[in-house]
Amino acid sequence: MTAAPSARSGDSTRRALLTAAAALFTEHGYDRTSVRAIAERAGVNQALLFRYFGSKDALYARVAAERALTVLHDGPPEELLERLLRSILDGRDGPEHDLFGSVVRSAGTSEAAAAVRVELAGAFTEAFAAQADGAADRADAELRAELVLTWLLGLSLVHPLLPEGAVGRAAPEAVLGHVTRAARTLLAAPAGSGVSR
Amino acid sequence: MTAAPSARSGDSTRRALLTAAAALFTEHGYDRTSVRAIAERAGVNQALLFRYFGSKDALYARVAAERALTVLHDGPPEELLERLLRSILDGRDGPEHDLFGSVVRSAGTSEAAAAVRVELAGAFTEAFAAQADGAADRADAELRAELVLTWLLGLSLVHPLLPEGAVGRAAPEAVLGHVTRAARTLLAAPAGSGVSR
DNA sequence: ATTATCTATAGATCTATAGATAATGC
DNA sequence: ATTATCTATAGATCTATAGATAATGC
Repeated sequence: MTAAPSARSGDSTRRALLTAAAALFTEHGYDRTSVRAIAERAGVNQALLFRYFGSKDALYARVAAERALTVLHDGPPEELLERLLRSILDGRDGPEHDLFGSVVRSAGTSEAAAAVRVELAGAFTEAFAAQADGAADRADAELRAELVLTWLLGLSLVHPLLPEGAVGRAAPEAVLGHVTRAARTLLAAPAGSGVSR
Repeated sequence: MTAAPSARSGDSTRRALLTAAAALFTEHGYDRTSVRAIAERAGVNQALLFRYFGSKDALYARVAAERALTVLHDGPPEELLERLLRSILDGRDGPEHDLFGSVVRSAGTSEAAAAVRVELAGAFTEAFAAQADGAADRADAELRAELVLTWLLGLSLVHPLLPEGAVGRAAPEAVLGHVTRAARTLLAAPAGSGVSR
């Protein structure tokens, strides 16, 4: 409504590229996604990707940064875990909407991704740590929070990889129940509550 | 001692390629590892890789299959979880020895990897499921077992990716304690022990 | 006149193969 | 004579850029 798309439609081209890139990076990871494929999916000439974003790496950084924190602030923090789990398990919009999938499947690849990854991990860990008990031992609370995050990333990785696995076959509610229960126990457990043995 | 290496040393060349490939695939994943890099690390001409294994994909399959089940049967099943955790967290031999790392970082890439992945997941899930309570609901026990496996895969992914994260900074024993405690609780929990809310 | 888009291509990979060379086993 | 190794290269990518073309804003 306000700032109308400039000239011909540079803005919508930009957006088309971002959307296409988000889908392809998430589904296939950074390496297996070519700039040509992104441009084709966006219905846009391949050279424009470089005009608008400079490089494939920079485009990835934009995609990741843009999507990252929306989910984090998309609802009350107490429901964050459940929200993330549903977005991973649902899969009805296809794997291209899985938030963490993008990060996971672009692991050691994009340079810019590294920075985004660290920032993302920090934000989510903090969110979980805020719900953890153990004000006495802040470091341990963060550790337990990051372990929850780690679990979610593992799920993002495994779920589309093993569609015939136990998680794939189970009802989402069952998975959700087990994970939330275990995660809650983990977060609630104070540090020195008895060693493994 | 028995069957001596044939001709010049075709056998040790083969082995050198396998070792180099294992290290590089694990550390950088399938896509980011080139056959030239493997050959160079093995101190071997690049064409020999194709002579001995046919293709990069086939080589990956051999590597994965060969390492996969050794860890599984490397000790008593009750200690499997701890053994895996230590191999992930230790990192003193460098990331190239992390068993799961290879699988994780070669996610959607190698064709042959897909089959190996399914087999691997099945074997480990079964091993964990055997330790789970809930003979009444076999499917649920398998689900909980696969969730534990998922967590380990997530850790394999995250640990080298966030060296400055909470898990990276924490003492291995602390991580080990939290994960084993939570995993044990998860495996022990019978199916219908009360819903999340 | 400005700015989006397209064409064409450089330059650097990467996997894989064909065929020559060299070292062993007989 | 057989079999391991090496040279050279085909053919298919892939990212990125330079420069031409075409559509708008004034």
